[in-house]
Amino acid sequence: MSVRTRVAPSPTGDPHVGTAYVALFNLVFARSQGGRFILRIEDTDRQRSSSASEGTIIEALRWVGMDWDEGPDVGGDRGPYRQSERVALYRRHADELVASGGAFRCFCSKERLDDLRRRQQANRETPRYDGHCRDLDPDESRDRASSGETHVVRLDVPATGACRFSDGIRGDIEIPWQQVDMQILVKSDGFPTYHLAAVVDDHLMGITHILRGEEWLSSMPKHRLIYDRFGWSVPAHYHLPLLRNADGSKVSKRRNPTGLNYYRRMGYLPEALCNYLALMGWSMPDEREIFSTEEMTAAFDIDRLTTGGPVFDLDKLDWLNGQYIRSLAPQEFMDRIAGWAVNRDNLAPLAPIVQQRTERLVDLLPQVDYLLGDRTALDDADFAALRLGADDCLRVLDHVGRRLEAQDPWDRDSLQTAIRSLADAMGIPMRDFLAPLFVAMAGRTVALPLFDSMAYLGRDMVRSRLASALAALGSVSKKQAKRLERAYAGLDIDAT
RNA sequence: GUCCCCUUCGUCUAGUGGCCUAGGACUCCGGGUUUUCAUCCCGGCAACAGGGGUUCGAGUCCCCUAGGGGACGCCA
Repeated sequence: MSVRTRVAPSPTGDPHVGTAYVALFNLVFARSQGGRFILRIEDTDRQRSSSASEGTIIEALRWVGMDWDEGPDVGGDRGPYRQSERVALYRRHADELVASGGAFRCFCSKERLDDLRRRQQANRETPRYDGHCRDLDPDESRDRASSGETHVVRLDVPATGACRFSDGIRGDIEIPWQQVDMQILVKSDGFPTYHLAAVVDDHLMGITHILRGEEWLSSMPKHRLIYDRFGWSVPAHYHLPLLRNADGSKVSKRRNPTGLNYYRRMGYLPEALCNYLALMGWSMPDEREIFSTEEMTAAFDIDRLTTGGPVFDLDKLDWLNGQYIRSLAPQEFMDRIAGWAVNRDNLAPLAPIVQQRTERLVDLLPQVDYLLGDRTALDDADFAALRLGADDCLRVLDHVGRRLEAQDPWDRDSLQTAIRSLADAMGIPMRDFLAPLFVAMAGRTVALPLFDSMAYLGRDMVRSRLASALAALGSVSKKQAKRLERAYAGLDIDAT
């Protein structure tokens, strides 16, 4: 049987390095086996999914050099490759499961469920559905559903015993059924949850090997159960270690640049980033550290995957990127620079605002240095001359970060509206409010207009500059972070 | 809290019972080349989490402890 792997991002945000990491291993493994690699979009969360996000994720994955044989944008004979277009399929499978007794309709109210969870937590038990609706009379269940009563479909889970399964890089694992919740498979809006959709699709799409993040390990029993209930064979599973922050926690955007677009904007070469990602949890048999995806594919041995969570360390990535850049032929080097940012398209949004402020062409570079290049490193002295004190600067920077976390769309006017409303809510005059932001973005208080700058820099870059500016003002203790969070939550922001 | 996973230099890793006096790479520190800087070259610091077994022999196998991480959503 021919090998088929997939990567299945959820279009709920910006493209993430973790997605590229998992994609890389799936791609390389499939290709090394002469198999096919598939992109599937898991947009079953109707609230959070967006086609804009799907577009940027696909674009970013292409940028890092991922290339899939089947996917929403390239087609294939096992499509559609977007889960929102497969809802009828999940529905049918869910019905089948209900009919065979492998799953059941649940009519419990949110209140009952909340109450149940609270009681279990108070008793220090693992929160778990209590099976209230499981033994409902099948006829009654069917009638209530067909009369339109809102309900979900839950997976029936054995009460005793344990689920045994095997992970390709960790060996045999056993998880007691007691620990496994009667997972919702179909939400009340009729859409499936990940667990149902992924299993159904992986089966229907003929996926033979699933390489995914370790975070899914504890969901294995649910998935096993679904495969078994349908009488399907279970693909081989390999749970890749999670990328980590310097402190060992799962890599997160608050502590690390996690957006692929950050790396793109910072001028990392996609092949260097890929190479670096390959080093996270894998090594060449000959210990070579600099290699292309093709070389990796040729030498790929899945048994060389490691188990420990690798820290995503910018120092080594910088070194590796330098190796790639220096090895470029001069012509190629110039092409890369042009393809990166110094080109007409990229300068276009800047031109109007720069032109007004220009008397001689030499005035150009000093104006855009922080937009094309990195912002200078900051320390607390950079904030000392501002009207706001250090504490207020810190509040401003922190709250702007929180305010912008869900900001969409990301353009000048929307940013202005969002930030003005925040300044109003905090009772700080705009003029004073903006100063620390200028420092954070540009490294100085006199620069091109702030909102144009932020729009141009983009979400990942703004987040990263806010974070480093915050760090320059002194490290924020856990207690302080809590206080800031509370203060922000307590603000009455007029969002209009 | 419960369950599961993980544990070699600060970081990424090699190591699949003797070749390990634990190797390489990044970072850092010295030195050299260079008009400066960077590159490049040479050198140095630095690790098998702890404790028990198994074995003639353990970084490698087993158990316990500790530490770290993840999961416990009508998110994926």
